[in-house]
Amino acid sequence: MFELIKTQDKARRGRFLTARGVIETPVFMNVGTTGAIRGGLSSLDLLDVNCQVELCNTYHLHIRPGDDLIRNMGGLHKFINWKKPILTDSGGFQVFSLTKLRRIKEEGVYFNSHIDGRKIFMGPEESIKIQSNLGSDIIMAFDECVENPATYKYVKESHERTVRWLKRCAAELNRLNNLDDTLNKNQVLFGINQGGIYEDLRIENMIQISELDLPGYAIGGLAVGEEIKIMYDIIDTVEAYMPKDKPRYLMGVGTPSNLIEAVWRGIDFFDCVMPTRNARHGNLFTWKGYVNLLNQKFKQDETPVDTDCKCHTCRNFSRGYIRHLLKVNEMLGMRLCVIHNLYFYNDLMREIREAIESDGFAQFREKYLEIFALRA
RNA sequence: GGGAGAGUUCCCGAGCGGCCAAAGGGGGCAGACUGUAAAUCUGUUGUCUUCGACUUCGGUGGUCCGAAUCCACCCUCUCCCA
Repeated sequence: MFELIKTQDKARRGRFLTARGVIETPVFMNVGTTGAIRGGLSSLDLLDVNCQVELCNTYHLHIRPGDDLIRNMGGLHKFINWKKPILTDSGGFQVFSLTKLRRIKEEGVYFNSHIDGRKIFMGPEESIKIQSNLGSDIIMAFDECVENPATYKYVKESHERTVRWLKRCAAELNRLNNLDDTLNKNQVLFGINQGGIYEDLRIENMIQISELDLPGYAIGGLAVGEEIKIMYDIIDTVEAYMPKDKPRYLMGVGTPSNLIEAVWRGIDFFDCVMPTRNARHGNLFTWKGYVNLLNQKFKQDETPVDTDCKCHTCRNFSRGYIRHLLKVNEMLGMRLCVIHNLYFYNDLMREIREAIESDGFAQFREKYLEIFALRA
């Protein structure tokens, strides 16, 4: 299922095999929460930006259009016309972000839909059932992504509950995969490590969930407001207890620098809204640093966003033109920016993979941590 | 020609004697954004030697301790009647 091709210190170059093809790791999964990349990209555009895996969200698709509908229409891959792997997030992040709209109980979480306020219950079984209906390739455990700061007592109770939920998730997936009419019997479940910023809880949790011998493990609940150094320390701590022969997924992270640092610490999978959201806001990542295209200084700039980039946007359009599109609120502006940022992120991961393969990742890390701190 | 109304800071638009450099939008400028309640949010936006001073509310001249606010005339615009 997962094979390590090459390592350099803790950094790993691997391959994750799915029924829909191989995922070359380290990988950045492109976030398409509701079945599309915000900013007007389709699955065809995702091919152009070299996306390997698309991430979609259980909670959002359950509310609209409904997982039953998607199942009736042949599953999520067919629905969005994406033949490569899909990872679905469980709704655990919404437990974190919809603070005023949810109540957490042992059986699960009661939400009020952020669309129409209607009451929704989602527990481990519901989340897995929805993800089964969607037919994604990798499914995530239903967890509580604890906010920061949170007390030790709260985080301890929460992570213990999340472990119990994980066992229920695994049991439910097992049950569904043994039913005749299950859409995709090749679905694999990733467990999620929690424990806030408390290292002993993180370790305790990791030990407990690794006993379930799942096909992959994620670290959740990071990059939620804590200092970046704390995030790196927690990755270091948890990584030591993660199975070596399973992929490791750092959920919701991060900046280009975060990706490099996390790969350096042994992480294989990532996802983040940053490249898409920032792109919509005119903030682009380049091989020379960060650019805010809305800045006045780009008004008459005839150069591409990044002269070293081969993306559709950089091959065809100037900074000045894209800035104009953003200023007049043309959808095309956002679209071109999102295309660039996703291409850049996927390209960054490709470079990281190549660097590890050639034992050059240490130098790569040193060089680009410095560059990515700059404004181009 | 007669009658009615209006002119406010880059734009729209509130204000109708002191608490007004003037609400609120828009636009401009800058910042934030990390498993997407985010095409969103925050700050800033007259000048200067910036805990203070100066200039500004169509123009000019008045009234008043004090005027964007009241009065007179003028200019411009809109609407109605000829």
